[in-house]
Amino acid sequence: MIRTRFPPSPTGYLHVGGLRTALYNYLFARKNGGKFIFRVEDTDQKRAVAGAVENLIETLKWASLTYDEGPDIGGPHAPYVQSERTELYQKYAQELVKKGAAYHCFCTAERLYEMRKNQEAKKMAPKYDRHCLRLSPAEIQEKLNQKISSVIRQKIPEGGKTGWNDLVRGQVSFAHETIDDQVLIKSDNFPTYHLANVVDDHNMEITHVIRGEEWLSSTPKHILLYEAFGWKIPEFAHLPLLLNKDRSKLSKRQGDVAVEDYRKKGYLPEAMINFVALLGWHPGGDSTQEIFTLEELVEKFSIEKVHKAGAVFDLEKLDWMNWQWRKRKFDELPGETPQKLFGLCEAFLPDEWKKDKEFLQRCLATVQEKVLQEPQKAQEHLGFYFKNSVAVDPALLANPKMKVDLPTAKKSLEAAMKALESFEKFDDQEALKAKLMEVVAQLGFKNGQVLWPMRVALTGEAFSPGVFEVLWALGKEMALNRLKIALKNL
RNA sequence: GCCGCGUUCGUCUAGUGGCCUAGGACGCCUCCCUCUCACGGAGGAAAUCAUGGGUUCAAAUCCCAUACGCGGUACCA
Repeated sequence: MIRTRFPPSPTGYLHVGGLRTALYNYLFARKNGGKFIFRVEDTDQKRAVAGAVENLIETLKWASLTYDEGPDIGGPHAPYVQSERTELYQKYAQELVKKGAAYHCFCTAERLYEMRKNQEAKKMAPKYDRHCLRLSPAEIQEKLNQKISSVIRQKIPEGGKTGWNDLVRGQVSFAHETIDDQVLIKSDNFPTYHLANVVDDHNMEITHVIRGEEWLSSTPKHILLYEAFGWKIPEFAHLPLLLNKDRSKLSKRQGDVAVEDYRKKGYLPEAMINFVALLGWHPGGDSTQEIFTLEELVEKFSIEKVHKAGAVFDLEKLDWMNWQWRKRKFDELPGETPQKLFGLCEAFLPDEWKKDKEFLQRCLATVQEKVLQEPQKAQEHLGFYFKNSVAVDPALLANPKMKVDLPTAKKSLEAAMKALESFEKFDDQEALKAKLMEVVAQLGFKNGQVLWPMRVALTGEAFSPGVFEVLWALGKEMALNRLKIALKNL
């Protein structure tokens, strides 16, 4: 039975890189009929943030990355929060000390600082000098009895090397002399990541450790720990990093990194998942498919197809993908288009606009594409419909590109008004269009010479829906009123 | 510094020795649609496959060096 896990530390929000790591673990487990476990690694009390666990759970839920075991739903290996498992780590650390695979260290922060400074000065790799390894059992006991602050360090074997066959990188190995004697238990008695992670992965029967590349160089430490305990070593897969535009590790300084940020900006979970899935993975072959549902990803995912090189997080492609998903989800939504549009934008519109729902829905229909792209900006796109009076800027009305000057505008508006007055209601866009085209022909103008002034008079803006649509949405009374006001001010 | 990992259009990528005069997507540009913007449609520019050596009849694909980039180098994860 394949078992994967996603173990973030609750130091804030879910990072987009974390989302991808979680996704790949999820996909790998689902694809192979295994289990996906969510665990909280809160062994660094200094960095713990209140509410972060809840936020992580909420975000995972939003993304539809459901897990089989976790802190909120329990499971056979509960608890799934490391701060509630501290006795376990103590027990295993003692076992390592007994086996000679770890040792007590009483060095002060000052001494370690001095030591590193010297090593750096000599251009050596900073590494613990094993000062405390020379202590006799009696000396150690003596210091322990005196309650001198201490830690437990992993004892890396003297010679040789440790390697493994990484599922994405192939054969990787590190010489033991380059590996530091890692602290396993801190002086506050909490374990470090290295110990807690290995202990939990073993106890939770994790078979595949799929994590970011930043863990590559600590992997030999972990393997050495598994070996010291005599435990089965899981498979490892180290994912390429997500990068900023300048190709450094994706960071907050250069844009949003929290999934939460994207969610707030209106990105759909399907788009985020789809986008992040393709950053470092591709189904391969001659497939040119770009849009994938979670189910399709599960079906197509394979760890061998994960890339080795980092990928730049490109917002422009995300935007495109979000647009694709918006259209798709909108089409799949049941119901009539006007109702659907209303549902999509409801939350972003002021209540007073909703009083005349029929009018609102007409207006929405004229800005469908824009509002579909950015529902959060619906108010902005509809603004001109809800103004009591439209201010017509002469500078806007006169448009050399459209071959419109003020006299032309005046002539056009007058003729258009007259023609439109013959309608009882503005309920037929085609009829409106036919009539106005007649006006264009009579005046001997270009379409734009009539329609541009009308746009400006009706909306007060340079960019708007088509004139016939606006006439239809506003209705006869309001539309003619706006034209009248514009004419009066000419 | 040391250790490790990586390197195909600006970006995400296809590619596992001949099908590659290197394919797709995003973005960009042009045109079409058109009363504006957007949507939509059609084209286009864009990679001497990091560089230099090999191996081979044949290399983006295999090997070696170099360069560059990134990660790690904590009582953080």
